[in-house]
Amino acid sequence: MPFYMPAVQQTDQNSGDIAERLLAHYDVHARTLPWRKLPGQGFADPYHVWLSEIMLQQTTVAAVGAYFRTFTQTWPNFSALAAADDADVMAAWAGLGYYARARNLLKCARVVVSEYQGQLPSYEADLLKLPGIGPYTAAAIAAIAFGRRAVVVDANVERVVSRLFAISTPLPQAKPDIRAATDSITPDLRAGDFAQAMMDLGAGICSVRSPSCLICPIQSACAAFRAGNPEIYPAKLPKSPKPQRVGHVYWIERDGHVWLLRRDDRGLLASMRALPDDGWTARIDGDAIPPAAANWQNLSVQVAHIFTHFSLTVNIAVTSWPADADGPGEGEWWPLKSLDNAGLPTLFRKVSEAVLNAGER
DNA sequence: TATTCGTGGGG
DNA sequence: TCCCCAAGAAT
Repeated sequence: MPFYMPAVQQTDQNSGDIAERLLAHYDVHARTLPWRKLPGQGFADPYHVWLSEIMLQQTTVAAVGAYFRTFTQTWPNFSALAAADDADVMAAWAGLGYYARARNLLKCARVVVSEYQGQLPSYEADLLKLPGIGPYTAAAIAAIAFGRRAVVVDANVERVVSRLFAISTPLPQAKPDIRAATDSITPDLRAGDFAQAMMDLGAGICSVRSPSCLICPIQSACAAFRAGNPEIYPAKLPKSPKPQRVGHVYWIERDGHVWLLRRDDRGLLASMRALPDDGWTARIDGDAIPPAAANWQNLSVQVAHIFTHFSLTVNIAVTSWPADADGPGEGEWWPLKSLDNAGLPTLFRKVSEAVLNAGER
């Protein structure tokens, strides 16, 4: 028997012990985060909790930090954000991904101002009705910002709980069981701290690849640790292969400006400023038809970009546009000197860097 | 219920 | 290099 195994196996840990041990660990080891109040310091600003929860959806803490600071400095509360220009908010979100979140962020702020006097509702059921707030986020806000008991289940909790109870059903089928198990260990008091403690545990100790069970505060309650196979949880169904697409992006330059347009408000990179393209999507390649008749020059460099559900290789075609002539269709001439402020999604930022570094235009 | 939404870091 | 994944929601 390994030296770290207790001489007497603890059995039949009750659910209260798990929360108690986890909260005690959290009181000492809670991560310091810009949107978080440390245990004992009261509840964080609901605006901060909401904003961070939206930004953190499928996004790492490291990636969110700078965006959270920019947003709170530029728009410090719901009223300020609700009054913002859409274009400014979309540009500020550029690079963070999942851009529907930014549009729903604005929608939600405006509803909070118009329907709730600028104060976020505190009940999970009311939060759930707001744009961009789903089951996880509603529970997280109710618990973290308002101290209500709510069952908070994110990917960290799914991993921790599936290991604790050795739930071997693959996701997403296991979600109901995991939620019920999480409910069974969620305390009536400090549900917000409990949720954040679970997420800290999942982000640090109970990690995906090699969990650090030796320092885990709830090791003795963990069925997967007892069985010696925590890394097999949570089970997941195999993923479908990622298609490889090709397409074009077009660079139209006129007197120190480049032609930008606003993408459609639904679908990929919705509502974002962008360079013209030839119609590529996750499902189809581009048709290689330029947005206007011109003397196009193909650059020798390509740009590769990986989205969640497909990989894309783009060819780049450039042309110079006659001085003082209108641009093709609907769009705007954007000064090259301030292209960093255009709020281009990463793909188009990569393309523009490739063009400006190529020197072939 | 299954798909469609970005991006960057880690192993 | 490639595959994994992340404080999920909308449709």
